[in-house]
Amino acid sequence: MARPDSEGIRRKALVNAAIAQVGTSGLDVTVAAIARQAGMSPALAHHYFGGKAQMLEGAMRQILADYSSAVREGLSGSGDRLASIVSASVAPENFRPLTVAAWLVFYVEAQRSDWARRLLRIYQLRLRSNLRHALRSEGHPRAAEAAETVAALIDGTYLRAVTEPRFDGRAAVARILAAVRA
Amino acid sequence: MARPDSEGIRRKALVNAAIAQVGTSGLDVTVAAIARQAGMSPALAHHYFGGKAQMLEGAMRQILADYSSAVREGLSGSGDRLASIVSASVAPENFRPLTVAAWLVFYVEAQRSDWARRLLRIYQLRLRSNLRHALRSEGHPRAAEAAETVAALIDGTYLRAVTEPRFDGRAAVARILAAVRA
DNA sequence: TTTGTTTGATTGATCAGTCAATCAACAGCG
DNA sequence: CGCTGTTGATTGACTGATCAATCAAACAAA
Repeated sequence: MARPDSEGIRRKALVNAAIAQVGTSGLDVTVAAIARQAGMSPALAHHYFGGKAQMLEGAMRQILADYSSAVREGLSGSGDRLASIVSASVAPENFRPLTVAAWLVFYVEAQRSDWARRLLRIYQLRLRSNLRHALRSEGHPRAAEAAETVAALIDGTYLRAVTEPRFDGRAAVARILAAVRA
Repeated sequence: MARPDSEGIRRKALVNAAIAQVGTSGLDVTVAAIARQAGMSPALAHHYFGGKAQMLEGAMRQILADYSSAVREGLSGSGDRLASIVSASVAPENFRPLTVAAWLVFYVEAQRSDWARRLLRIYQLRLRSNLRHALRSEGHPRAAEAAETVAALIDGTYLRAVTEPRFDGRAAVARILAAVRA
């Protein structure tokens, strides 16, 4: 064998490249472009992932996993659960332009392919559950309704950040929190 | 000439077909599919629009125009300016699944092509301007901040409606208004 | 005839996926 | 230590399909 765990390394590189390429080129990414950015031949990319769809699915899973772990990490260290969820959502790590762009692409893809819809649904349910829990625990009346509002605000903030050249994460967090705590 | 104003009829049919096809097939629409849905040959579609990009641009312009006229119409007949803007935004006519899907696709496209970014920017600026005006006219303190909140809520509501099988427009309007008037 | 409409056929390019052929490490064996 | 077969890694070349765009020709109204 060439190197130990070559497969793991290659797959990771391909997933990262897929996220970046989807972010820049949208849905019409080519396997060749992903493979090139990951530093290998298109044939090898096909060898490790069954096909293009599986690469994209891997990319979306990675984005979801990164976001989830950021939220979980934030929750564990803070008393203000709501603020930490919102902060993690617009944190620079999850808010890189390429990542946000890839998110958007997956929203589009969710209207056609089952895997994207399923993954997106998991994200939405978990986010809402986290928000309801946070709002209830701080004694918010109508926590369920407020959770919907915050969830929509987070998604809307993502959407606007895509076209906004100047984006102030701090201000966005404050605005979102104010909408349900004012 | 074959029929009077054949060009106008053809172009209108192509734009509508483009919206529908973009909504269902995403970015990778084919000119052939658009032309088929519009009841003509692909070659004729190329004849009336310079190319695929111009068809998509026409589709986005149409969506923007429809949305604008809905908002304008709502504003003219109502005393509650804020409510009429929000209502028009999630009104069934602008909220058809295909239309929302096309919106999303254009958001993605806006990251790459100038025309999409420019059109999207116009929409965003106009929406914010309308919202600020409405909020100021009802004496809202911090109208500018509240306008940002409402704008993000509208966009976020769009985004969530895409994957939400059941969507209650009435409830969404109430929730959005409550977020800035409570 | 002239002018605009319409299409079938074609072209050139692009791309996902496949395959047979190299290449590199390692393990067993003498 | 050298020899060798095995196994996974890697790629260049190819295939089949798809698609945007073009064009010349057919067609219909004025």
